[in-house]
Amino acid sequence: MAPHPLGAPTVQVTHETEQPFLGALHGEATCAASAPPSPAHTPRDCTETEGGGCRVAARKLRARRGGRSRPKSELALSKQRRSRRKKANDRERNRMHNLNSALDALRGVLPTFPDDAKLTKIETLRFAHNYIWALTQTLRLADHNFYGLESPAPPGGELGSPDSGSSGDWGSLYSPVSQTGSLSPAASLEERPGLCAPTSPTCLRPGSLAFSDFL
DNA sequence: TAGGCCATCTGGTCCT
DNA sequence: AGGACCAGATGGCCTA
Repeated sequence: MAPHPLGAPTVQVTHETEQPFLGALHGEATCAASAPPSPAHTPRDCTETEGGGCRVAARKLRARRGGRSRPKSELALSKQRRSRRKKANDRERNRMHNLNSALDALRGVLPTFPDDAKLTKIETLRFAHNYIWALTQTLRLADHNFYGLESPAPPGGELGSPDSGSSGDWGSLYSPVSQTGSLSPAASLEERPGLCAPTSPTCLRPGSLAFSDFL
C-alpha cells in the first residue's frame, strides 16, 4: 500500500457496536455448556439464565456441534477445523479485496490534487460523502437559477450540510472529533497539503470548479 | 520510537 | 452446513 504521505489525519474511527440484542443463541456466557467466550462479543452472549432460554440454547449448541451424528476422531475433527478455517480465511481475504477494489473505484472518481495522492479508506468515505453533498447542492442551485427562483440558502436552512448532523446515517461516519465541529471531514483533508476537498472554498483543482464557484 | 494505516487471521453471529 | 459479515488481535511498513 501507499503509506500515508503526510502523517495520519487526526481523526478516529469509532465502532458503534450498538447492535440490537439478537437473542440467546448460544448460551456460552452464562450457561453451563460452553466454549470459552470470546472477549470481543460479550454483547451477544446469553443472558437468559432462567427458564427455557438456556435449554434452548444448549440444544442449539449441541446441534451446532454435531448433535447425534457419528463421533469423529480428534484427528479428523482437527483436520476438518483447519480446512474450514483455511477456506474461511480465503473467503475473508477475497471479501476484503473486493471491498478494497470498490474503494479504489471510488477513489478513481473523486477529484484529488495532486492526482496521484491516495486517500486513506476513511478519508475516501468522508470525501465521497462531501463530494456527493456538494454535487447535490450544485444541482439544486442550478435548478433554482434555471427557473429564476431565488436561492433560499437560509442559515442552517433546509438543506443542511454534511457536517450539520442532517445527514442521517452518514453522521455515524464522523469521528466524535469532527462531530463536535473541531474537525470536519473537509477540514481533515485540508490538513494534508495538496489534497483538496470538494467542499473546500479554498481548494481549486486544475480543470475543475471549486465548490465555492457554485455559491 | 511512537503512532497511523493496512492486511490478515480468527472466532462469533446471522442467514440461506 | 456453509457462506457472509463483523470486530478484535496481531504484526509489518512507513513517517515524523
